[in-house]
Amino acid sequence: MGRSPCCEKQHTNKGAWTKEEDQRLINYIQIHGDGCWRSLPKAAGLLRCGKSCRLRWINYLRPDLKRGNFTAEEDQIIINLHTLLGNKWSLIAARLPGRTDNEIKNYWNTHIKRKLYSQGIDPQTHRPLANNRSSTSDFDRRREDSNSNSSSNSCLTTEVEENPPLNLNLELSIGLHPHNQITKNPNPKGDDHQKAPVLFKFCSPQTELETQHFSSTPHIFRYYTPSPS
DNA sequence: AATTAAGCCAACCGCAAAAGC
DNA sequence: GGCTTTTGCGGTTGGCTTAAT
Repeated sequence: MGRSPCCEKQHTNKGAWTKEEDQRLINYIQIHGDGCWRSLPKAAGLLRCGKSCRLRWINYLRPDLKRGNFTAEEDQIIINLHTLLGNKWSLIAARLPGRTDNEIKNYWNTHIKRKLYSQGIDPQTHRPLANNRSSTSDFDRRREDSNSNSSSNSCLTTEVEENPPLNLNLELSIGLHPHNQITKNPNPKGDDHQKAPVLFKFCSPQTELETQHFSSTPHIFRYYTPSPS
């Protein structure tokens, strides 16, 4: 009963990928496209589980990855989107071509959080901090984050409950970045970019601020409409 | 030079949703 | 309709690198 493991763990490698493994994966995907991750390792001659292959490809080997430092504009986009979406890294990544959800998540946790703290802003709620926090080490942040209720969407749920929403609503159309188009993808599944855009609707106390950001970055959001107050 | 602390990021894990049968 | 399998996401961890002492 229950789910079977995604792979036979006793026969799979773990840990860092070797150059040879990378090359095998690249070669296979260049020929066959990505997808079918379950069967890919065997077909590609890799002693890895499918999940591991998928992660390696998406986060590291994909040829359309930008890599390198985040720009100030990207910083601001991430902050704006996080204000709206919370820890929906895949959705945020979908708006940042060449960036992966993992990369953005790491960048958020290591850079942006600290930046916001230093500005007296709570990175989860995007509201001013009640008390200044002094401990910002990796360890402390991990511990505090795990101890806190860490609702990934606190700005969309908990905050709304604790702080009655203002009468400003925002609708946001999330178009998805077609990062998979780089390969001929025979996989009918997992093509997020082929789905119809998802419409998010919620209230935000910072709508006024967000509206300014949006109007200054129209290429990020296809459309937004403040609802009538 | 050695040790410790902090920063960073690739990779793993568990879960939920979607898809397939 | 229900069960199983597969995929994708978000949280977390391990280990490497760099900075500080």
